[in-house]
Amino acid sequence: MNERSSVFPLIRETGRKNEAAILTAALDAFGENGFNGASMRDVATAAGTSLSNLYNYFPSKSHLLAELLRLANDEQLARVRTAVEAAGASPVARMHAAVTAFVGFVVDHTTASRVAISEIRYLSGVNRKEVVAARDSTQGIFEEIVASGVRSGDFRTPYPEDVVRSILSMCAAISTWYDPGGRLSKDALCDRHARYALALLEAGRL
Amino acid sequence: MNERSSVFPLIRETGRKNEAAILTAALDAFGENGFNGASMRDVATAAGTSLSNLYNYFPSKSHLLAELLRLANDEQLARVRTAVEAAGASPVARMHAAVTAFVGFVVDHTTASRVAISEIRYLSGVNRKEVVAARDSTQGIFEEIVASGVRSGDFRTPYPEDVVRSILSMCAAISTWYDPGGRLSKDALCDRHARYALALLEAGRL
DNA sequence: TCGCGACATGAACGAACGTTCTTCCGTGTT
DNA sequence: AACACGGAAGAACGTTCGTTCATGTCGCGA
Repeated sequence: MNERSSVFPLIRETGRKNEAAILTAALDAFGENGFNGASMRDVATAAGTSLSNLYNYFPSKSHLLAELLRLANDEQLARVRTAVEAAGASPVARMHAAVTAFVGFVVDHTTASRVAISEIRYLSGVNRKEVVAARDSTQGIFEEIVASGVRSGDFRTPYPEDVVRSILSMCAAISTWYDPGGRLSKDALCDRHARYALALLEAGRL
Repeated sequence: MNERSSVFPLIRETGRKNEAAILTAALDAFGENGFNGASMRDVATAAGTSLSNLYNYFPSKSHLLAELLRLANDEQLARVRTAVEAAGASPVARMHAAVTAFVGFVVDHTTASRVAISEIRYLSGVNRKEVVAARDSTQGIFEEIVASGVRSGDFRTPYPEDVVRSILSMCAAISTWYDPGGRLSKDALCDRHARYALALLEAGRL
């Protein structure tokens, strides 16, 4: 089961004949060579269609990138939100669930996560705002958990307003080195980073 | 004092009339638009010279990027090495010094750090190997400190082989959001991240 | 004075780029 | 039977790209 056939697939069939194939091809191309390094001809070839036909689906290369990033950030946000809601009231448990969901998405969709980090700067205007908003919502969930954990005394970090950024940076960076065939399984990675997050929050006995 | 006039400048005059200006212009251009998004014409204009003259200094656009990344990684490695050597024998003090030096470089050379992270993939062959080697050396310093701290009992992390990657990811990511006019000063950032690193290592009472 | 090498430039080359245009096919509706 | 429309493709447009070439200037050692 590769990263494009997860239980929660990032790119679904839409009813339009080639849309999913184009998005998948674009994700691979942007992940391989970067937004400016990949050409629409590359995308068309990988999608098994013609160059001009891409424009029957997406009005421009930028819109193609925007749609990919929108899908990725929305799915990641949804996963974190669902996991936290199901985790009960304890800040420690909620943080554990949030990190596990976040890292789980990164592992399931390594390429999409990498593209979302490194190519977002090539978006402009409304497209960028939407993606940033989804990312901020995800970050907001973490910040709420931290705030409640600080209030309850579970987290003793002296920098509650800043530590979330470090947690998310650390977890997002997994996409730059993760190897599906490597030493660490998905579960091990999630557990490990949950522990890292709680250590950063100075949650006491782990 | 901006990031190009640090006490340890990244780009020094070399005796060749325009070399420093070209490197500085290239760093800005690659930082602004990415390697593939910036053109040699952009670099020439910003350096105040002609397009064809660039090729009297660097044989190709790739070599230009390679030289920039080489300068950045070498300087960062030198800073960390020097700081750790001066820090005495205590693993806690050595780690504090290493993180402070690492983060100090990121803050002093935000653009170079960002470019080094996100554009290294456009290097190939020998150029890439050199840069990766310098980066691995830096990481090796951190790993040695962790190993000795685990032996001495100062660090109680159960994952000593993995936690360094998280520390460096977290610190390198500063380059993606740091604002020189923002709330956090360079010193505050260094202290904060040194504490984060020790927390990740589960160093006990901070 | 000569020649050589470093520095500099405008023009040009061939390739690749994102996008558009025109045309066509197939299918379902009126 | 006529039409509309989503899907598809080839050719082409105008632009920009990295790089090369031919040429020229300047200063310095022989």
